[in-house]
Amino acid sequence: MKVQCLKGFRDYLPGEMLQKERMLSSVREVFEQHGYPPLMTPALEYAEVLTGKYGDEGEMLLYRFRDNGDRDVALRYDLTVPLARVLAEHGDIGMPFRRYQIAPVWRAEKPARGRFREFMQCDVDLIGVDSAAADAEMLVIGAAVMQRFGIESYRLRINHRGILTALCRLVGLEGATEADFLRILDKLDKIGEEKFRAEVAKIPGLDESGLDKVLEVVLCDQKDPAGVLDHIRSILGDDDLANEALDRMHSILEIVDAAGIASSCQIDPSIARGLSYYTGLVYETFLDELPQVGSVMSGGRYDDLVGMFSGKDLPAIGISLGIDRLFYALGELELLSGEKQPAQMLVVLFSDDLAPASFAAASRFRSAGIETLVYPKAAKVKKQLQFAQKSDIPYVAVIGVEESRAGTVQFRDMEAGLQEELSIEAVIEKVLAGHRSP
RNA sequence: GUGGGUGUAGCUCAGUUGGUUAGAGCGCCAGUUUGUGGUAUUGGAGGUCGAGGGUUCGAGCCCCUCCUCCCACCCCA
Repeated sequence: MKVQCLKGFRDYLPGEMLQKERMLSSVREVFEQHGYPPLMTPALEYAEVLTGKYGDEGEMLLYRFRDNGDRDVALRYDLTVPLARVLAEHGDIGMPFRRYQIAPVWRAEKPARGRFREFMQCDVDLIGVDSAAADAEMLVIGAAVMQRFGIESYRLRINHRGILTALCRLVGLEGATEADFLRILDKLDKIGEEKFRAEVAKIPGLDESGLDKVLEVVLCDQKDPAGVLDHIRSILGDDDLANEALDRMHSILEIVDAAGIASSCQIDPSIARGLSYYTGLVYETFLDELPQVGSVMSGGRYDDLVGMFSGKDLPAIGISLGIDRLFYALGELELLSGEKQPAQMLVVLFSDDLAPASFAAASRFRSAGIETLVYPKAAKVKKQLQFAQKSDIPYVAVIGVEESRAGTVQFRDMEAGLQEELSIEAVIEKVLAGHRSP
């Protein structure tokens, strides 16, 4: 037997997982602050629920098999299609519907750096409303997450599908080839103008005479968002779709400005997003200090997707956090807690006879809100202190024969190297006063 | 999916044109006379050298196949 984790899958060891869970708790808090409750759905869906939703390529990447009852099933590929299923299956769900979901999804892709076959997705969506307020709310939530993490310099780059479609019309493209053009456009700042022109020229039916105008829109170096909108309107003003998009973005800008996050937002007509199902606003988030990490938070409006099972018209907008990228970035920026383990206090187990005394003390520490570990067997005090030191446990309580008799503990502050004999109440008071506020 | 690399102890790596029982540092465990951590010191455990096959008197080293991980492209989260 080969003892090995499956290719493309991985274990998250406790040291890493503790910090990741801390991060996710912050995310959940922000979502709930904005009034979004969690949703949980099964890992497995009937295969027919998922097939045909992700294009030919997505089809190949589904983990699909027969279950023990010979049902044709598949592991979920994302969280959006299951959401659509939930909305269709539970007819009494009121609109607007909001939820967040943080859960693993599975794709049978070839693994690469930072890319696994099982990975976490973290989505917030607002269903049933098509308004500038709903659009802006997603940006507000995204900004709140960044703020909660302590990330100050980032760019929320926003665009609108209507502008992209208008750009495609400028070069005579419509329909299928639109996606090819936009994919190359999305890479513009990576590949440069020259390569962009070369790549784009390969698309059949491209009208190159419109390219200059496209680049004029996309390479706008205006800083002020309103200025960018005016600039775009001066070029695309004849296109109804573009005008509609510009009006919507104008309204959104007013709201994000009032919400105090306008300085992090930036209109960027080159943001295209990979997936084709977006119908309105789209956005991606980049960290100024770590541009190589790529987009850490992205999403957009997708009005035609969620209603597919119910046949109802269900406009939707969402934002998705790149949990793994964010986790990496927070590590690089030294914004993670850095804890190796959760205990604040180690109670030494002096001897088997004194185990009850140690457990009694530990219970009292825990009731007071101090995360407490009892050493699991009688061992030399030296060894137990070594353990505390290695594990980064800041406080140690020793209860020996004399302390047990007197109802006290030897309280040791590992970092300061100081020790004193105190009552349990006094220890609790000291620890609570001394360490991190929640 | 395509191309290129890689694989020796838990980790980072040595290992001489193929030649006896495969090494180091760090880490781990246990001591240094029994109620107190980081330093020091002594000792110890731990490797069918990624797996399988081949060449050879002899393979960690050469050849083949597979697997793993890494890098680029593709695609994306």
